[in-house]
Amino acid sequence: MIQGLYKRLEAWLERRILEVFKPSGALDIAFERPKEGFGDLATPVAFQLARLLRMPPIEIAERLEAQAADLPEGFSALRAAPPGYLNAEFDPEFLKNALVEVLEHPELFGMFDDGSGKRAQVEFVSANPTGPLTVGHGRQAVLGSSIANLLEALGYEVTQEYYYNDAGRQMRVLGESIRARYLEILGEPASFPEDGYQGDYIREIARQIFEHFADGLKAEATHEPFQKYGERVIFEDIQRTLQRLGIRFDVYFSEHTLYEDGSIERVLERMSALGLLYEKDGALWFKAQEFGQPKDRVFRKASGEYTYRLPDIAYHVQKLGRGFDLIVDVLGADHHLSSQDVITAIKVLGQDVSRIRVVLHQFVTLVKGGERVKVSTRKATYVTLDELIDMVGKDACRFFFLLRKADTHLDFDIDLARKQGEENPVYYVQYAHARICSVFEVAKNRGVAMPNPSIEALQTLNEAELPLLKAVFWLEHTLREAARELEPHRVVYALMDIAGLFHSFYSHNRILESPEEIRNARLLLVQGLGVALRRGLSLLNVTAPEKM
RNA sequence: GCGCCCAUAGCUCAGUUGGAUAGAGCGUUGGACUACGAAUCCAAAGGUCAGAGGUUCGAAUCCUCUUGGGCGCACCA
Repeated sequence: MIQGLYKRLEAWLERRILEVFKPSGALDIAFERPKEGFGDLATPVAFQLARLLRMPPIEIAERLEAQAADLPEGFSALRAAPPGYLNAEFDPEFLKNALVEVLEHPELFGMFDDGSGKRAQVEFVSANPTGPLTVGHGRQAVLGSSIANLLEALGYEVTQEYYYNDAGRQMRVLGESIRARYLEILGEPASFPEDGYQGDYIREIARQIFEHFADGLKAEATHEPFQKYGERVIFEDIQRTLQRLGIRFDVYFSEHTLYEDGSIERVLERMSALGLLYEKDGALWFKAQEFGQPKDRVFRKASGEYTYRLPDIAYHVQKLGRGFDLIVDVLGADHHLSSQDVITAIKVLGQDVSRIRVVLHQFVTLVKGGERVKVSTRKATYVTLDELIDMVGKDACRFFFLLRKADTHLDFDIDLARKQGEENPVYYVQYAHARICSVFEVAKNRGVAMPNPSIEALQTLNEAELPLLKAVFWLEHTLREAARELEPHRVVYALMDIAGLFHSFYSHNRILESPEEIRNARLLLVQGLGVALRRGLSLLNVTAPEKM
């Protein structure tokens, strides 16, 4: 709705600018949300023209303002402001009409058509089943699933996918670790692998195996049955944890299948045919340096095993082959370099890498009692994602992970997330929604009839309420921007903004205890806010409670 | 040593792709419930946007350097 408005003004400006100034060179008209008192929408286009035309920006802006007699529908004013802004105001009648549309079709709020008819794939988490998910995985899980939701809102048909390695060295180490613990239980001599997994969950799995099979696997010389058992148990645990965050994958893609269907061999052959590989020290290397990468990379070890990079490349080739218009890789910052290797390789293979977008996220630090909790590695000391959810709950967990843009380190304050109070931003937003529901509850109990949405019923909306109405459409605009930029944190900030506006309005204005006309208009407005809040929260997969 | 990410209020962070007087939340201080939910609201204080140069009408934003942090730089994933 509102983005239609933006486009309309953009087209109008472009036409006027061409008529009046006849500039040479492309126009790129940007819009921003101006400061208080400068209207609803601002464009700095006159600044850009100033360079081209060698005229003071304010003069350009004023000459465009002079054209404002026939503004497109939806706008009521266009003004030049020093040092050269053009500020536009929305036509209140138009906004009221837009609200009526939202109330008549709430299911269409925040739905766009940028991606309609297109297919997107979002790959995230992709943790190997060697242990419980960490809070780092949690950030990625929440980020990835929110991005998937946003892309769906853009109209894409989205596949959420989890890629896991069930073939490599790490899984072997897992099996060996479990086997060693199992033999320990039996009192047999066992050598625990040097780089084995030391968490208590390994002992727990060994104990389960002992309960099922007693000493039946004592003579088992290989790690394989232990690996299989462990993989299954750990994977179930991972899925259970993800489910607690409301995440369900459409596809779990096993690396193993890339070996089975020959994808890996094919990639190897093609790269070899293109002369991109060479042998050294018994290993097979990719000439990554020739393509701007810092180092050449081993694809096949001297042992004959492939390194993870080769299957990764095969996987991406496979994904591109599935015909997705957009492929999003959500990765931790530690995968940055290997991701670049993969992209480099598939580009060299002649694939269209413009369809791939990589979202890197920085790490998470847990903070408790004002102190940082170590989140590290294989030792038994870290806090698992499951334990974090135990402590703060699903909603706070998701909301806090989205509170920062992916690029910045995230300090997750456990104490703050647990607080059921004013300091906690999750409750701030949820409370706004619960309050709105509460108004309708009270209205119902008092026998106040809900008015039908109509432009007449909204006539009394004025300076007190119009900012709220604009915020509804600003949220919608933000949803689209967040989706296009793959930045869910923008939604969080827009939600906090709209919740703040509502709380302030609520404590300064009566809704039910107003004259009927004002009451009805406010009820409809607040209903619209409810639609907006629900939509925003649901895209983040955070619940919008009716009572708290 | 090299590459990537980052440095904004006491703390944690936004900042709409280079624009108006740099904004929130928390914390601090002081106010507001005889009310549709005080899990809220109102107000105040708080800044050399790490530092130094550069690019231009204009820089938190782009370029270079310096300082300080995170992550990488495996024949692990």
